[in-house]
Amino acid sequence: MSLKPHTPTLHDVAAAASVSTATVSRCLNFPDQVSESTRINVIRIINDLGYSPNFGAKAMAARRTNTIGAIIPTMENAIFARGLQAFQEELRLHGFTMLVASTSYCPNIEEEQIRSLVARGADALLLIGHERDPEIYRFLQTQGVPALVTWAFTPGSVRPSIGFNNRAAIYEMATEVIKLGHTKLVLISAETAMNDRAKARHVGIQNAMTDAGLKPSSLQFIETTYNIEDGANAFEKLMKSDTRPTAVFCGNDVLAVGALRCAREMKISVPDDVSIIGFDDIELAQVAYPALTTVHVPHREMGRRAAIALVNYVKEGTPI
Amino acid sequence: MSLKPHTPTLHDVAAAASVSTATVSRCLNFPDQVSESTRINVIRIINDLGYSPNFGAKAMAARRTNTIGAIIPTMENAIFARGLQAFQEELRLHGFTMLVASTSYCPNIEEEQIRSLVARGADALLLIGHERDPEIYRFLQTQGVPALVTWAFTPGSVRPSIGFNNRAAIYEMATEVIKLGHTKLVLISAETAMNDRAKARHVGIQNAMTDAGLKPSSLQFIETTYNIEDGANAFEKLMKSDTRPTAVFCGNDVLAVGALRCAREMKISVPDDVSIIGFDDIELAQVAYPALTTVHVPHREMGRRAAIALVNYVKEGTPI
DNA sequence: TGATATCATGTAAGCCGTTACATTTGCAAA
DNA sequence: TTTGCAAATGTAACGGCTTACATGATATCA
Repeated sequence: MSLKPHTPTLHDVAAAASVSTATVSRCLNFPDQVSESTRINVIRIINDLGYSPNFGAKAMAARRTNTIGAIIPTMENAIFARGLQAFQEELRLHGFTMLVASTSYCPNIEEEQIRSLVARGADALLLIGHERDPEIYRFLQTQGVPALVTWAFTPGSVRPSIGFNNRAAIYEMATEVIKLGHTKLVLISAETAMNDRAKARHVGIQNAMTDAGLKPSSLQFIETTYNIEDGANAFEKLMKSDTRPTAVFCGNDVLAVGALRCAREMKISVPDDVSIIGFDDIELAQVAYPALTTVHVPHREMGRRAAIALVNYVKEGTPI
Repeated sequence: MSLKPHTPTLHDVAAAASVSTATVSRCLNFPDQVSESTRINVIRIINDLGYSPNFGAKAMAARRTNTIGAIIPTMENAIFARGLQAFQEELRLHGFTMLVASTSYCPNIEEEQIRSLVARGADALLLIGHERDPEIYRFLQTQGVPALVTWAFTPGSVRPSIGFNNRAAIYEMATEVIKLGHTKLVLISAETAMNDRAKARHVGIQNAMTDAGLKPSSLQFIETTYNIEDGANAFEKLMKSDTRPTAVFCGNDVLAVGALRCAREMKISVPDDVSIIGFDDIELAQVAYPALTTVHVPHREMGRRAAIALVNYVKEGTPI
């Protein structure tokens, strides 16, 4: 119930400038269809009055909002914050604005957020990962809202996606690690239930093991949530068990840094006693001590590319 | 130019349910004003048709968007990401959505973003820090868009703000440090030109020095941008000079971690040879080695509180 | 039973831009 | 001068929803 002072409308501007609303609208949207003198006059009045077009009316009349929604698990993980930052910067360059919602990794909240952003008129959506109820894709289809899947790239997927082959990246890393002679491997992972990226990383390591002649079933696997503490706890338990691994893969750098800290506390030498491998290459990894081995993921680039693809699609209909 | 399939409107629902559009609207917005039987029937049809209200129309008719804008320097700094995450979660609880824009610490971009979010119908705005062109506050006033200043709290300021007394916090820390016998102090800071938080921290240290009988002018002061590398570079230069300080305050943890890393590389012992003090208490600080002394800032709490204040204001007109 | 209050629903006037189409103006060519 | 065309401007319909107000239906009470 905010008592807004009367905000000037197109009408007010038109009246003050003694022209029609159409002319004012054209000054704003197609300046070269208007004679210079009127344009200058109208612009002056717009500034004097402090006019700013009404979003709702504009959205309704133009049937576009120039708004793109992004739905991510959480901004508190640097991988998303970083990608989103790049995404937003690129959108801005094209006159678009970003709506953000986060899900805390919960599929139900994600569904709610998708509906909410669509209802709010998002012209398109950025989503993380492929895996979600098919019903949702059908809903987006019905609503005519294009969605781009990012962070994950599964060759052969039907849906447009801009991402990163999690499986291949970790496969390579795991192959290296195995070459160094490690055989007792562990993966401390995020929950894989609705997380195709986490799943892909799991599979990637198993593939590397198979190809190197190790039994993939010998890969110890721990699922946990995504905090530093979780990484530390999981690591501690592993190191206290009697089947100490020699190489600990972590689903992301946050977990890895936790493991690293725990190793330091337990006076376990890294990498002499055990190797710890992260994933993402976020800032944390750069300042960790001892230095953390990690798999680099081009998050900024993904964000930027996703923005470009979506903008082109919304503006020109260019297929993603 | 997306070819949207025809999306059902309120009208379609009303027709299918053989009621008026008003009734359908009421089912959605004031369910208890409608008899149970009609409500159930209408809801069923809404689901069948996959109806979702048109945002523009709704915004225009209701003169509200239930959208709140947040304009921050960058999402890549955990202090903002963390606060925003909490902000957004709280907004969601109240049925609001967050629009985000970032400025890369540039006042011009900030102004542009403020205008953009206002034009997009943000019901209210979250801003970081007090300091900006008065013209902007006037613009917001004209547009009737309330703005809440956060991250900074200057006692006695006229503007509504939810924040944190940067000066007082660092004053306390500096006093402790001086008590330990340090006299050669340095501050590696962000640029203070348009950043009242950074300024407040500078002043806070100077105050502590004065009160402890040190000459505040003896505080060495370095301004830089906000990256790990910048912290490392500044620190290196300091340590190579012939007036080595014994205590290095850093404007935030990112700079501090950079300094810490540089110290490790230069084999300078922390805290034996030099003390390094951060600010913010972000994750980086927790995993740094050696452990980083830092000033805790309750970013999540600020985000949450800001959300509550803005929602109350927009909904009820409760002054912030 | 009639008067009155209460609840459910309908009617229709906005909200404020955009844009197709109509009209006017200015100017060059005939 | 007249004609014709392009450029500049105006007119008004339209988009989908909310909500004040009007109406109709039911229940309540004397």
